[in-house]
Amino acid sequence: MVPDSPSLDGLEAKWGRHWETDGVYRFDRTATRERVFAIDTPPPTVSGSLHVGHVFHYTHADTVARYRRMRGYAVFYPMGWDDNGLATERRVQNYFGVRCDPSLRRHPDFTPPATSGRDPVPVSRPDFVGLCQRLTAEDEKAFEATWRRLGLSVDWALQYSTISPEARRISQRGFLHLLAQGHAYLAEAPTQWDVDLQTAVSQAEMEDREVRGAYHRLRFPRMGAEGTLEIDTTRPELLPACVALVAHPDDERYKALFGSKVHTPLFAVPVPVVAHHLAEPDKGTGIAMVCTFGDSADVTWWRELQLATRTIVGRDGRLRPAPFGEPGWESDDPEGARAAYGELQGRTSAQARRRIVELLAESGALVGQPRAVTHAVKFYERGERPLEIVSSRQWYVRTMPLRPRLLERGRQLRWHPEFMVHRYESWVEGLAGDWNISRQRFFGVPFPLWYPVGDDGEVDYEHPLRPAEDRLPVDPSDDVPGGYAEAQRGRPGGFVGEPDVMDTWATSSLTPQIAGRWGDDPELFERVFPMDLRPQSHEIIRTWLFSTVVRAELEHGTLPWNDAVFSGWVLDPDRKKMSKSKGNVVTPMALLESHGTDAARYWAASGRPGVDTAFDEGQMKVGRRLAMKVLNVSRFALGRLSGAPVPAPDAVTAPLDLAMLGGLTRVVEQSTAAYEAYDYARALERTEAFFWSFCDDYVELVKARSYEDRTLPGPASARAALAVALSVLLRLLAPVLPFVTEEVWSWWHEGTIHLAAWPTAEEMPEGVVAGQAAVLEVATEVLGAVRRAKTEAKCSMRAPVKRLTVSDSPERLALLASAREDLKEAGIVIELVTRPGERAVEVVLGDQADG
RNA sequence: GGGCGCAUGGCUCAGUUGGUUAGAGCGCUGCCUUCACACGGCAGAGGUCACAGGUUCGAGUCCUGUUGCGCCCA
Repeated sequence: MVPDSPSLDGLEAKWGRHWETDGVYRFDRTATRERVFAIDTPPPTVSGSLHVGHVFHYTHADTVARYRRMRGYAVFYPMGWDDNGLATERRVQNYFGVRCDPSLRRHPDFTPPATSGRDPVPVSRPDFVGLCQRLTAEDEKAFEATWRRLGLSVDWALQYSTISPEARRISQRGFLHLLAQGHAYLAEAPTQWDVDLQTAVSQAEMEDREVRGAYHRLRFPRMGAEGTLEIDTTRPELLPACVALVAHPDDERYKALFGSKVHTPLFAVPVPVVAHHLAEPDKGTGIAMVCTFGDSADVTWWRELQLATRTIVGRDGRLRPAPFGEPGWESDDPEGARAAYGELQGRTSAQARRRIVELLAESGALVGQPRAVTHAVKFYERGERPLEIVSSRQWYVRTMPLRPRLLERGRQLRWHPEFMVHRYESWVEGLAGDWNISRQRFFGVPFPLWYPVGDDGEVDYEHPLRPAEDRLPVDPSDDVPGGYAEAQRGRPGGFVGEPDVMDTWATSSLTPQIAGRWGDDPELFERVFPMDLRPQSHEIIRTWLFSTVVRAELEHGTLPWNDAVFSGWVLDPDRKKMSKSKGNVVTPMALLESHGTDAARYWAASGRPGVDTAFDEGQMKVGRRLAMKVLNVSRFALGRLSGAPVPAPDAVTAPLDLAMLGGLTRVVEQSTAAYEAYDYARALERTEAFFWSFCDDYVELVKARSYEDRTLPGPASARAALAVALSVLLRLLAPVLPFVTEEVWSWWHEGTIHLAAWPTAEEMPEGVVAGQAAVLEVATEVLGAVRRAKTEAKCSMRAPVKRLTVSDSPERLALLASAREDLKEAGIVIELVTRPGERAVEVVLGDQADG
């Protein structure tokens, strides 16, 4: 049973196969809700690259899953793939040489272009989505292979992908419910827009970037009065879109001017001077130009002060035609305005800025020279040019009125570590508007809607046509609303399909519902929802965690889970977040192969929840050493147990053995408490510390006795204690080191360790008291002194000790007396003398013959 | 600007109700081939716990402030 030279090599493949064949991690869907532990696994973006951070994060959740399973829970541990979104679109475009054109119809027998030529081939959305699915299926295989190698104890029968028909159906069902209950609405409104990717972007997807710009001071002539007003702007090209000047209501410099009008330079458009508390008196000249739209402050002013709308930036980021002199574009010099605008129209924002600065300088409206500044500008997190604000028709989810409720839910959720709740709260409190869930993209879940087209050809957006729920999922660019025929698409009296897809978070926010097959499998869903645990990394609190809480609240009126545990980042040795662009990424598979999975998991599991951790191959070497030690000490202990029946636990009677188990019992208690608090790292640390001392001290102390005549009580006690300790230690280590513990378990047990019961104090032999380990501690101290003496004398540890003299308190000497023979054997001590007194150990080396 | 976190030997980190002499691993140095383990074992050196105050019989731990680093939000 016990191999002669145990090895870690090949354990991953061997046990991975066994676990799959035996269905060790299969979810028991007959379990009642109290017995279920459900995990809302993060679905990785399959088009992104696998990196070391994945190993780190997913190991954390897996240790918790394994602990819960050993506690007797039916663990619902699914794996999902997030394949929606831009990353996939880009890969598909490049890989197949295509681009999506939603106006095209599905090709009856579509095949992708044989070669990816220079000019992308336009394809319909259904065909494009087909290609996305084909490519992501490949990506999913790579992820699954890595996860299996990592030993994740997921139930692979519970796989889902966010673009699968099932996920699309649930996502669309969720949207139809939002619509029916009034939580979703359609609005034409200023929208953050990426001009390159041609899509709207939500607040959660935006980030600030510091960019170089310049303040330009512009002079506005007053109307009906002498003098000018001067404003500073970083975006002079928006001057044609200026609709007002705004200053703080208490600003003495401008108080008298509120209600008056000025002319915009170059365009001579009359605009009012208005007051608003968001104007910052100490910024620039204290008075600002309001344009439609330069930034989110402009949107606020425009909305709250009910200003005019003069939009000049098109969706392509270029200045579009502006009919100065016509209604809405009144000018007191229409010809001059048109001439000036003619210089700008068709240019990008950056080009137009350069040109208008020249025009302003020539006209004398530019005061002084532009002053360089560095300022924060909003970008789409995946984008390359600053976001523009354009007016467009988008679907929104009403989150603003929900904020107090969301804050309350945040307080109900248990956060690990607790301080992560602040990220959530500052996000909810800082929400600037409702959640825009429309994306003008192609690969995603389509809105399940069509709109009627009137006999006059006008689309009626007020009365969307919805499919019956049993038709879901639908693609409105391919499917036809009830009561209509395909021939009526786009015709007067017919219909049009909603062309947009949903934000990826609109689907990812439903991972508990998708994994639990909400609406499709009620018996399953009621067993797993609300779930127990959401493991994730902290940078997506504002997106994934937030949106999941929103959806669970709106659909079910509950939190989606009870606990959320956060992983930190993996930092490179320079304390920077590891990233592909920095070229410091190690691929997970290479890592797992070079160090072994258990070793890599050991490193991951020593990273505490929420704490960033340095990528440290040294720690993996330590993990490998630990795994080797597990093999070897098990080989020793099981060697002592072979050849005769293993004594029952109650054979443990020797004080030293009871003390060792007393220390172990404390470790069991601490480790259990740590796992209950999702602190896998603390559990590991406690277990590991005990394990090394068990190997180095206890095993050395009982080694000789364990060899003696098995019929005597002393040797039987040692062997029984070794059996109990090994069994408990293996089970304590199993969540972190699933492969080596399973290998050793198989040497002497039927069945898998991963379904064995988690160790408890109750299973300890009679006479064991948690934490009562003084006998072992005293014996270990004296043994240490003996070893020190031998090391200082540069002797082998096998060198005999002629006489060992121990002075100590009577109490400690009494403890030592009960381990006297073990100590003499372990230290090769010929004569052991004890006497009361100050604590001291004297070691005289040399055998009797020398003396 | 608001908030959160971190600061302990060369490195990575423990230190959970304040309590003997601040721990571990890596690295470094030395010793030992020992019959579970050289993919090893044993031992040693190395820290005024970022700084300044305060509370206390007692502070790495609690409070206030300062500095530095990181992150979140605006």
